[in-house]
Amino acid sequence: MTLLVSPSCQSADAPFEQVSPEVRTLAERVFHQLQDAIVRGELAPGSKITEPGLSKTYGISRGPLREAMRRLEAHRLIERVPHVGARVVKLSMKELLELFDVREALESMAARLAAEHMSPEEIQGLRDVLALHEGQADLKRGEAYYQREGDLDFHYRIVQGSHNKMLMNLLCDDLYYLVRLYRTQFSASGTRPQRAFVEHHRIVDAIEAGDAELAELLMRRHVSASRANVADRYAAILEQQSTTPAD
Amino acid sequence: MTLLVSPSCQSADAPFEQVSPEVRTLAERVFHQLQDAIVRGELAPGSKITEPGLSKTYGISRGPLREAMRRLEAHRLIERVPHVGARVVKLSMKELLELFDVREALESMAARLAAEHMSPEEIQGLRDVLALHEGQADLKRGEAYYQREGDLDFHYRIVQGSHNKMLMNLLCDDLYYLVRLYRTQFSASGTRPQRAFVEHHRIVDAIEAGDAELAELLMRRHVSASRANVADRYAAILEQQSTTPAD
DNA sequence: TATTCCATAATTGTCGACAATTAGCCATGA
DNA sequence: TCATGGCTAATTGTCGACAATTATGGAATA
Repeated sequence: MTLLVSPSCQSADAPFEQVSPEVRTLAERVFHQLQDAIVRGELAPGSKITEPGLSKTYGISRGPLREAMRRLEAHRLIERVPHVGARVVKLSMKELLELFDVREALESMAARLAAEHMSPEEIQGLRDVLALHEGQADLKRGEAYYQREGDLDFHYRIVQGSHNKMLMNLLCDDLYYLVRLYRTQFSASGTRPQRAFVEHHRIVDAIEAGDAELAELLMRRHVSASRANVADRYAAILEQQSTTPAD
Repeated sequence: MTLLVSPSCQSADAPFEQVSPEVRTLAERVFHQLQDAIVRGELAPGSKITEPGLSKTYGISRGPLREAMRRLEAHRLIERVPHVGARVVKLSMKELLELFDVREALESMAARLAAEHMSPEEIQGLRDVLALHEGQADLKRGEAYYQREGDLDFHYRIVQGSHNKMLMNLLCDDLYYLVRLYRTQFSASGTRPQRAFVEHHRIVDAIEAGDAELAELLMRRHVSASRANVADRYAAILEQQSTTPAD
């Protein structure tokens, strides 16, 4: 099962000749493998990862493995302490809310630029994604997996439409992996899909109309609402836990 | 000569026991050395860097060196091609303007959060920095170096005042190094210092007043004006070159 | 019993050597 | 003269081994 989301916001419908963009070296391959394993929760957040262990698991020596781990560290997916070891990053709720603030800033900028620079073909692709998601949401309600990845796919295309490589790198190479990590870590189930759909449509409308200011505002509200939703759900969980302390 | 700017937006007046935050391993040390050398222009933008060469220059083996290079690659200071080699990144004007767009988004958010969360002590420290810079600007006009680093110091403190670690990491660990690289690469001389000072003061006023919206707006304009200034200067240079093609 | 100290084991950091791939160069041919 | 082919050298990718540091466990002592 391959994910729709692709590194560096490459167009999902581009014909891939090789399976993955950079698998010519062991270090690159194991980097992507580890990145995937972390994001999908196969490596538990906070768990310690040891070099001999991974070396044996992936069948490579520690040299390229350490290079891959350096990259994971720079992407904030693992945390290292010299002479001690590395652990899979564990997002706290505080850090998650921080992540939403950063997304609000960057993605609203992306929406503004997308309204200015997106081509008709790109906009059509965006609409196709929305149509696909609506159909899926109608057919299998509650099965949030596709919707969730689809949500990121929507945001991916907006960022891609900004035609700003630096934005694409920051969001697609760094932050969106943290978003996915959060979704597995907190097992975030269906998050207000119907309302999100409406917001997505309005954003696309603004982009199609070339209304940069409106697109920026709507995206800012969209991410902000998502953040508020997460914060509310978390507060509710805390409330429930304090009400029924016994498990 | 040590820089005021410090990794991860650590408080500049914090008493450093060790010279640098992470020098316990060779890979860490050479990473910071290379980072500094690139940002200061000692390694020319676009120049090829070879592992045996650096290995001999810094007196270490290729193992830790490659780990340091992986980190530099993740921070976008060098670019690697498998089996070919690595080059120091060379910012184009397009990428520089992209960088300004990202800064505008992130730093305006930082100013907003700073207005909400900055402590009186932090605000006082911010004012001290401004006073210091004004005195320097009065005394040695034209010597832009201190002003330039001082400008980043100001922005550092705003970001630090946001109390958002993710923002701090993105801006201080990644983008600000690219900003400094640009300043050496384009040998950006004094950039409208007097106007920038006024803008800085107004931003601090807004932060002190707790006016988050205003602080955000002013910072957005400040970065945007800086971007426009760079774009104008670049256009002027192009104009001049086309007028007098012969060197 | 709790605490400190030390010895052992495991993990991380570093190095040098070998294999694989690429770039450059020269010769050959049209 | 230009294109093409292969050969050589250099660089990158990978591996295993050794050194340095840290974690763990038990023994000795207050």
